[in-house]
Amino acid sequence: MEFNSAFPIYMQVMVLIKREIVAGRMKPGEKLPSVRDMAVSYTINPNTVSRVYRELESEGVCFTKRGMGTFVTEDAECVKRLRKEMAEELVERFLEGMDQLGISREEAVAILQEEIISE
Amino acid sequence: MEFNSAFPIYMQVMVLIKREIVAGRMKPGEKLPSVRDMAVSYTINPNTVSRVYRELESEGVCFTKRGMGTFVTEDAECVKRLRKEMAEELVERFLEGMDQLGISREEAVAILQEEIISE
Amino acid sequence: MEFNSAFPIYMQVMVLIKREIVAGRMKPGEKLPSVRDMAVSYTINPNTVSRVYRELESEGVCFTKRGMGTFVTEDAECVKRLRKEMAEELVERFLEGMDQLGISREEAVAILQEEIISE
Amino acid sequence: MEFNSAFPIYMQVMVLIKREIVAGRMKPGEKLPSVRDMAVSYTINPNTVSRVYRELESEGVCFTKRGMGTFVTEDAECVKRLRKEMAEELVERFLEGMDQLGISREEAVAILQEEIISE
DNA sequence: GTGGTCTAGACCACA
DNA sequence: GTGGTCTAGACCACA
Repeated sequence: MEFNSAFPIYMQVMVLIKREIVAGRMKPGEKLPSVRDMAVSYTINPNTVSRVYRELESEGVCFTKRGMGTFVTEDAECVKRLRKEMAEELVERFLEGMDQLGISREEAVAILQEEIISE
Repeated sequence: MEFNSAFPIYMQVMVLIKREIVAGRMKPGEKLPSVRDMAVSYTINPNTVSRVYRELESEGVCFTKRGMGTFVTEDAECVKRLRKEMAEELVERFLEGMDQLGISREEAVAILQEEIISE
Repeated sequence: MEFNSAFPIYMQVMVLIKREIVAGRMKPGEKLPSVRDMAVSYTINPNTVSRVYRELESEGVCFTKRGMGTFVTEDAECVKRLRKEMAEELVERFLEGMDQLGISREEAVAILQEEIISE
Repeated sequence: MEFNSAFPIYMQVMVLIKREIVAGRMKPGEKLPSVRDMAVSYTINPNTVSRVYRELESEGVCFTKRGMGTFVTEDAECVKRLRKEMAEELVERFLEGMDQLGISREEAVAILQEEIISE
């Protein structure tokens, strides 16, 4: 696993975890690996993992039980919202890119569908 | 203008110029700014711009007339190809991102269209 | 080693290296000297050697392993093609020269064979 | 007409004139253009043309009649010798190039003949 | 140690 | 004025 040095590592790890949650590979209420394990598996500093968990908590995506660990939120609505938010960010980035190429929304959709069909 | 340190500056400038061409903001046969002017406007070294022009030429996107300057290709087909290539790269990145969220092609398209309508 | 000022040094070095490869004095997969060593042995700037390696790579004659060095292609077909290409260039230059002397293809071959026999 | 700055212009012009003679486009005894005309047609300095004529004379290829101009030698043998000499130089350069590619005399001839056939 | 990139600054050919 | 090449020297990522 390599990180893009242009963005803080903690943000990149946050995105990785959010993807796991949104994709359902991590279920609501499920326990996240310990800070220590997480640090090992990503070969990053435990302090960085702590920050990730803290930020995820402040976003409501996770919660921490003192002495028990950090868990995925049990609020299904929250996961749904997160999913929508992340998907919309991708859409935005996609449309922005197409804009920069001078490609209209309609054509962007057409190109996308064509690409999907040809797969 | 600031550059992302994760990618070589010359590549980033290449993309910027290609976008101008694909979007038609730079017409076929049009003269690009001189190496020196380009260097000033992006506050980078003229050598770096030289490399950009050389690479664009090797991709067939531009051509150089010795002592006259560097110009956008007059080959409309080439511009079309470039446009398609760059659009497909965006599509790919979009679908890959959706994949990572566990979102199917169909839903990806649906989310995209919903987003467009709501604008 | 001195270079002909009529041609860019980087091109001349490219030719020298290609000859080594075509003649089999550098084997497929063999490591080329490091950029720095090459620069010293030709008394040119490392940047110029870098350009040589980059161009050879873009021609498929060499490939680079990040942090490991630059190597002769392992593709024997590519070497064969290169050999043919370089030989044909010599033939062309030879026939062109003979043309300029008003010497026919047949006589050109005859003179060549005579020269070889007399060696 | 451009000259290769790597060699003295007078030598390059000498070769051009010798080619004319060897190819029979300038006949034995024929008058060469005046120094002045030659200088104009090649856009070089008349002094350079003078030197060319002087050197050609010292090689026996031309001769000068005071007040009349410079002429191609009338000695057919001399022209023949020149022709042979120039052809052999081409042969030598050809074989030397092939040597550098590690290509034998036999194969060099084979490649040459193949190229001729395919024309 | 390996190649890759970049800047600064120079000189060149061509127009 | 135009791009092309080259040197000197620095810093970077990867191994």
